[in-house]
Amino acid sequence: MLILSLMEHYSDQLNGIFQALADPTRRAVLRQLGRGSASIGELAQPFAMALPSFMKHIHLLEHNGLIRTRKHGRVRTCTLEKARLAAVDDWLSEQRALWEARTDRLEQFVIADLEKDKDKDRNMEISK
Amino acid sequence: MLILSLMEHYSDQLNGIFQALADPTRRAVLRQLGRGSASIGELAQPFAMALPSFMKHIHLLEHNGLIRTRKHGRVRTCTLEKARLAAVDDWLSEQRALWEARTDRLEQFVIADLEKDKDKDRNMEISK
DNA sequence: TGAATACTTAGTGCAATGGCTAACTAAATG
DNA sequence: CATTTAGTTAGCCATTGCACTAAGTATTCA
Repeated sequence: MLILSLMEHYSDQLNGIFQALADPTRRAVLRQLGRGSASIGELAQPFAMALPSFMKHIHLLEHNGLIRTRKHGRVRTCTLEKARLAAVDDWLSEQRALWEARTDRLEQFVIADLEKDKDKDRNMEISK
Repeated sequence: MLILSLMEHYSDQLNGIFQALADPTRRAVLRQLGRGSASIGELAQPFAMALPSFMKHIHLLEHNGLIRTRKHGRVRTCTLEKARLAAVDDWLSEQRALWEARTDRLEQFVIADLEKDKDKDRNMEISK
């Protein structure tokens, strides 16, 4: 039953997880948390944005299960939820399994599209 | 020089790739293309949305390098760009490398500390 | 050549995203 | 007890995302 409901929402979870990973600020937070737990203030320090803006990223990460947080006094500590990225891993594996199951088919060349990079990162400057 | 510019835009590329993967329609397209190349019409057929809407997904996938397309006559054929997902793989590996590098007692200390406060603090919301 | 096919372009609408400020609460600290 | 510190809440705003319809283009077919 539990497993069923997990399977049922597998895709929804991937939506949220990939969405969460699609932002450089949030990836940077995950990266930092990979080195160990940290408070909101510590995590926010490298970023130029206002704290409430930063908090939204934290909430989104927590909401999608990529981190856990706990408040101790007036300090909220964030911890990486390592197991969560397994969903990404699983998706990648599944995807690869699909195309690797196909025995060699004729793959044709297409001239690579030399699209120029568009919008640079908006507010990714590291302050201080 | 080429490598440098690639490195420089690594983060931008991840933004786009993760964003592209954050949509179930687009993941379904990639999944289908994993079974082999297909035309726009073939790919669109399972979806309830209007064709121009579907096309936007295709364009986004192509723009982010996850697929390539080529037009023959009036038919546009889409092909999976398998190598593109390596960026996701790389990011995952890098992320894991970070946290696996610290399996020392510092991590244990933090965990123990969190466990210790479990009873006092009920403010931690895990709500989904 | 006229009609059907397979996209393609253009423009609309609404919700979600990601930034901001101002003002607030609660927990240290002097 | 007043002040600083660390988040938090509320609300605003510009941009982006993703759906739609209507109409256009370019092949292919009868």
